[in-house]
Amino acid sequence: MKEKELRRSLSVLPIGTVMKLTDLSARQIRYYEQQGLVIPERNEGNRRMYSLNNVDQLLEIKDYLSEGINMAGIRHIYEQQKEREHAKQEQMQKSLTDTDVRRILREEIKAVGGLADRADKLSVHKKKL
DNA sequence: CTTCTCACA
DNA sequence: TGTGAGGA
Repeated sequence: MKEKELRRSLSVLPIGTVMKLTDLSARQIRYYEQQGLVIPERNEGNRRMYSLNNVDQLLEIKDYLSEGINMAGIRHIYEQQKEREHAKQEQMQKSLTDTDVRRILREEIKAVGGLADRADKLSVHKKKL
């Protein structure tokens, strides 16, 4: 299920195709790039090459604009999304830490079980893990 | 022919 | 945001 995302990330569309797909002018597409939104890759000839994900981003921006949101507003939405992703990454690290703690506890109980075996005590710990 | 950057009667 | 110039 990851090959699909990889393909959507491939930058193979020239600005002309993106214009038709998004119904946006080249001026607008380039302007949004200057504003830090939807930055395409550049080919060997300095030509902008967009991915399907880029097109989706452009379409999303287009929607926000149609809903009466200006560039500044869209920038705020962008910043908020970055903060959310940053927060998620921190939670991921905490989750990994918890996993490590569980692994360590499991090994401890396993070791204890090898020496003395109070079935009741072990079962209680196993439930928590 | 398509796209790029820059600038504005 | 549109448009035209001048180059690639």
